[in-house]
Amino acid sequence: MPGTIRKAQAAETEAALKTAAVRVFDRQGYLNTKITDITAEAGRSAGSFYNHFKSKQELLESLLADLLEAGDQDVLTSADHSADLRDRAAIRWHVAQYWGFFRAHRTVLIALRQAALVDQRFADRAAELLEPDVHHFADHLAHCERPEATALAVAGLCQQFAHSKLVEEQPLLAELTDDDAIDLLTDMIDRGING
Amino acid sequence: MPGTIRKAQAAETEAALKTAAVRVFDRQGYLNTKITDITAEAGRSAGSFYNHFKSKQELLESLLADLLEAGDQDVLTSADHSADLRDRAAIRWHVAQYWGFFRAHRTVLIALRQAALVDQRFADRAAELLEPDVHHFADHLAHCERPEATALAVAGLCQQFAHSKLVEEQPLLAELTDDDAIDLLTDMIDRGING
DNA sequence: TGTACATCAGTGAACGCGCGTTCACTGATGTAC
DNA sequence: TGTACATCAGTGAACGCGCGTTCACTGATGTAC
Repeated sequence: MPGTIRKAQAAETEAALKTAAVRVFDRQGYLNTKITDITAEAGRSAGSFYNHFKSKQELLESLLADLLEAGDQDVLTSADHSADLRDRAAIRWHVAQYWGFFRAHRTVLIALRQAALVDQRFADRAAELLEPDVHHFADHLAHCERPEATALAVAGLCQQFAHSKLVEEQPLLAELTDDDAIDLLTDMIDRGING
Repeated sequence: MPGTIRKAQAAETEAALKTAAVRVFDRQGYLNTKITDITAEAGRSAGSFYNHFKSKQELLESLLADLLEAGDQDVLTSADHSADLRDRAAIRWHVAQYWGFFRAHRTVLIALRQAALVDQRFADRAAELLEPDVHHFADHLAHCERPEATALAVAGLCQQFAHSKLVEEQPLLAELTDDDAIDLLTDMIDRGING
């Protein structure tokens, strides 16, 4: 195949920049990361970056696109689930699903949150990202009053708790396994919405 | 009184810089704010800033100190409260207390969160700030299992929800009054921990 | 298949913008006598 | 009370660092004949 080596090489560099970016974001945070930190981590020159991305923001958008694709995959491969949140098992399934997603993509999710603080475009993106889940959840909550507000509170609870455990690594939660955490959230939500 | 005019003048400028900073933080966020944005808002020269603060961080620390003092005041002036969180009214009192504090000091609290992303010192400070409340709450939860983890989850729930409502101004929560929000949180917590 | 030219990914030194920070200066306030 | 000097808050132009971004260059890959 003609003209294939160059494309492969370019793709490889682009991928290297992306995985390097994730490592660096994980280590020092998105906002504290310079473009040259990324290229250094990837073992490329500074100028090379601009063959692939216009800016750090655009690289993050690219990572975000990958993440959304992965999210869709997860949903497709997962068995379809009980939609009745009056059932504790159904709640646990949702919580576990979210927990796994957060754990797998923590670095990019945090980078997105950081970017949202400084850049309105990412704030909107982050809100869009959360919205389908909240609505999906709100639909399942039709039986209780104020479903949207409750769904938002529940989503916030999960997000915040996952952040405490998986990002801040709160000493108070050191004893807690992932399953414990999921159970705790499930109990709170189950009781909180079903009484 | 000799030497009083100069001190008064300096104190006035310092106060002007602080209130200007809060206005600017509120408008464009802590991380997006330049020192000259603050001095311009205060109607002073750039150089004047350094007569009062070594850096933007130090100004924020000063605002934080004020906030903690105000928080202590609030606690002192408030009637002592029921410590038994099996009582719904006691929960509501705590939630309302937190809600009021968050509303009053939202700008500084958010600035602190933003600073924590970029500066480890502020991350530690923010954690310290939250900790007494979490412990206080955990003490009240001695009757249920994993009190610390539950307290942290509850604190996170309140913080996140207050953020959605009072900072992001989530459209989904537009219909909700403050009292509604406090009731909703109270219900979730009451059922969540008392079953 | 071989040769000559074109294109492209990658390089890294250099450029320049933005912004934090400094500093010589001004005028008002304070002090000494 | 008045005068002469010291001190201090405030000023804003200028300096310089850090870092994003560019660009002339290299060598490898692709294309044309």
